[in-house]
Amino acid sequence: MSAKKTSLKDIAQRAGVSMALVSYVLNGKEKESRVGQEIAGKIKQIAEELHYQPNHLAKSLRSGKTHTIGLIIADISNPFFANIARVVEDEAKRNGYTVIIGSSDENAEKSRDLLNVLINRQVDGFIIVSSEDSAEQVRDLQEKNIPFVLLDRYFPDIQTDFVSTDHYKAAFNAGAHLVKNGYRRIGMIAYDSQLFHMQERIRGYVEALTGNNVPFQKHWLKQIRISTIEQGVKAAIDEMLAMEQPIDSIVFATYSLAISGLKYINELRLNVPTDLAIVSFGQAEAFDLYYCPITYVKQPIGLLGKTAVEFLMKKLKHPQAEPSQILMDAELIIRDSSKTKQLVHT
Amino acid sequence: MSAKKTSLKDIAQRAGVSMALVSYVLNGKEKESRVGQEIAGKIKQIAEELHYQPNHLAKSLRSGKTHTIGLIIADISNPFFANIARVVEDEAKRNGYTVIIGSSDENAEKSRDLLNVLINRQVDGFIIVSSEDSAEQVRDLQEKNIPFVLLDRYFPDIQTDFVSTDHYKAAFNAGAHLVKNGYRRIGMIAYDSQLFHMQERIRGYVEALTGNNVPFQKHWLKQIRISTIEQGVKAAIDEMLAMEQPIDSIVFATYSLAISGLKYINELRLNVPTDLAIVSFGQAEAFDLYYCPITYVKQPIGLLGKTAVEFLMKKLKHPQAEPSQILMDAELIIRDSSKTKQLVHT
DNA sequence: TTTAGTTGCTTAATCGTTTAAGCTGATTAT
DNA sequence: ATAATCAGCTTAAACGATTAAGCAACTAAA
Repeated sequence: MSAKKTSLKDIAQRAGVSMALVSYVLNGKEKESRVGQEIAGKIKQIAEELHYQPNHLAKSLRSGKTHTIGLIIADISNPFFANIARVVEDEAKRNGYTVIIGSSDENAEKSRDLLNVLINRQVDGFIIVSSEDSAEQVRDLQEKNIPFVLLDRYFPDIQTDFVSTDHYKAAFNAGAHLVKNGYRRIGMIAYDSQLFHMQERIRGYVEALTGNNVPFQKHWLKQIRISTIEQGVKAAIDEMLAMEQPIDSIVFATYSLAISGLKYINELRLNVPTDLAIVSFGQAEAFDLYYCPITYVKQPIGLLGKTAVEFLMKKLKHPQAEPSQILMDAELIIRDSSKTKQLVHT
Repeated sequence: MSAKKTSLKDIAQRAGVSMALVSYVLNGKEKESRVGQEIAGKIKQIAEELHYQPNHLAKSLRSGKTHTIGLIIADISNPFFANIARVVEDEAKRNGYTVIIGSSDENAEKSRDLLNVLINRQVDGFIIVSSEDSAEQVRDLQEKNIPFVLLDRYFPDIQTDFVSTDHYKAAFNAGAHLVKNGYRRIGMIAYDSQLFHMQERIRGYVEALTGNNVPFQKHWLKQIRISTIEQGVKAAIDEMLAMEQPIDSIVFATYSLAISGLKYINELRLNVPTDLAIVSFGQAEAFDLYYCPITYVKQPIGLLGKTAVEFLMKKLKHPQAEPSQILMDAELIIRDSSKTKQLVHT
């Protein structure tokens, strides 16, 4: 049977000294606290022998710091977020922090639950990919003075720390790229969401058209309810193709939309890009393996994650500092799914 | 500025009673502890007003239970594991547990680090997807009497709780399916790993051939080092095709191998399934979107995750009980990538 | 009238740390 | 000779909860 875990007390007893001394030594405070060389050595040795491992709970209770951060993401099964999680975890570890991940599944209620659970667990701060209708939660955190950094999605009318891609610019580039390659009837399938990043992607797309002499038509933009992606996307594509002047290309505003869309496009036996050119947000193996590799917006995942952790660390050190905010550029990875339009003779 | 968090003491003071009473009431022990109706009501009300949230650290320190479980998975960027993580998280939450996820990246050292960090944090138990060379770590846990359940991968010569797919049977079915559909030169690309689940997949594949009158040839089996997937897979495929009697079909033993393999097959402009039929382990959008949808082994992710949590809960309640072990059946999802071989006239 | 039992509450130890404050004896300064 | 300084240690409170044990006042039984 396993011996009980060794505590400071055990070491103190063995060494015949008080717990205080042991604590000082094992925290490297021998100098400041004037601990004798000899006894310090002895303590260290005994700690070693007994495989002493400090109890984080007790430490945290005393210090008020858990060295734990809560990461709330919108959907762990989305490879973009899964990879963000990985980066954040690694980076946090490098800073001596542990991460507790929670997936809100794009659901404000679940997100609030997660926040509460993690606040109870005394996490030191949060990194959050906000879900719809969660502005209130963000304000709550501010009122409670709980440090946090918003990741990928932020609220323009709330002053917070955030790290995000420049969604507007990314969408603009995606749209402009299609125009440049000869497409003139460019649709977008997006979520029906008030979240700012989605609005920005839509705005970027619209302005890419209008800014390049392609008058935007309202019915080119389809906004899908997040709860019914599958049917929504099908209906949207059907409509886009049934128009008098059918769409010749689609920008998908997210990875999940693209997956649903491409499946349906396959079902319809449409050819990419001759029947329909495609550009999508998100990135994943699926895009590489598609018979015609998909042009996509590549967000700087590593940098996003690292910077979010960095900002949070800064915030933890200086809670009253001005918010740090940064918008990063996405890269448009150009593949065959959007290649220059071949004019067909009629 | 935020008022300090309210503690039992605050409530006690306001109510003019001792902390003990407050604790009894808020833990629903009013009856056993003979707390007066009146004061109980008052306490509850004050707790409400002050938005009392118990401090988990203190609770845990006292009780020795953190209601936290550590989930160590081999690779969070693999969709199979990401989904497992999601299921485990949900199921744990339903049981009142929080999950701390760590990705070992198939690396024994990282896995050991994670274990140590989480043990320090006093997690109550672990769910582990073991990585190579981590048998020692498993034995350590047993010696320390730390409850854990192995998930997806287990060690046949260590008596532990585990929840796994029947990898042998799954691979056997995959191989037999190819034989049945007319393929006779069936290759396998697997990892060069001693992990039992990989050995079982290989064994299943081999026996599917020999058991169905297709004499297995040693050079049909390629084992790739996990550190060099990309090149390894390319070389393997090259060799398979350069044989005097080239391979006509491949079983990929994991999702990552399949992704690399399919990319290369695309590069080579080979047609699936006419040039090369494919069956793979793992599941993901990529397989659905492939121009010729990929036949794959679908593991019962939801059930695996739920059962792992269930087993761990059981273990936490009855640490000395006999290990619970279960092997679940995978389902072979048959698509076009392995469809009946068309004989070509020579 | 004593005894026993019940009700409603408080006291204080405990979990494993950290750390300010205090104590002792030796050395140095005046 | 006395005071001040310093090195090297100990004491004890605190973090926020839980809970066994005990105490006082009252009721009911003998």
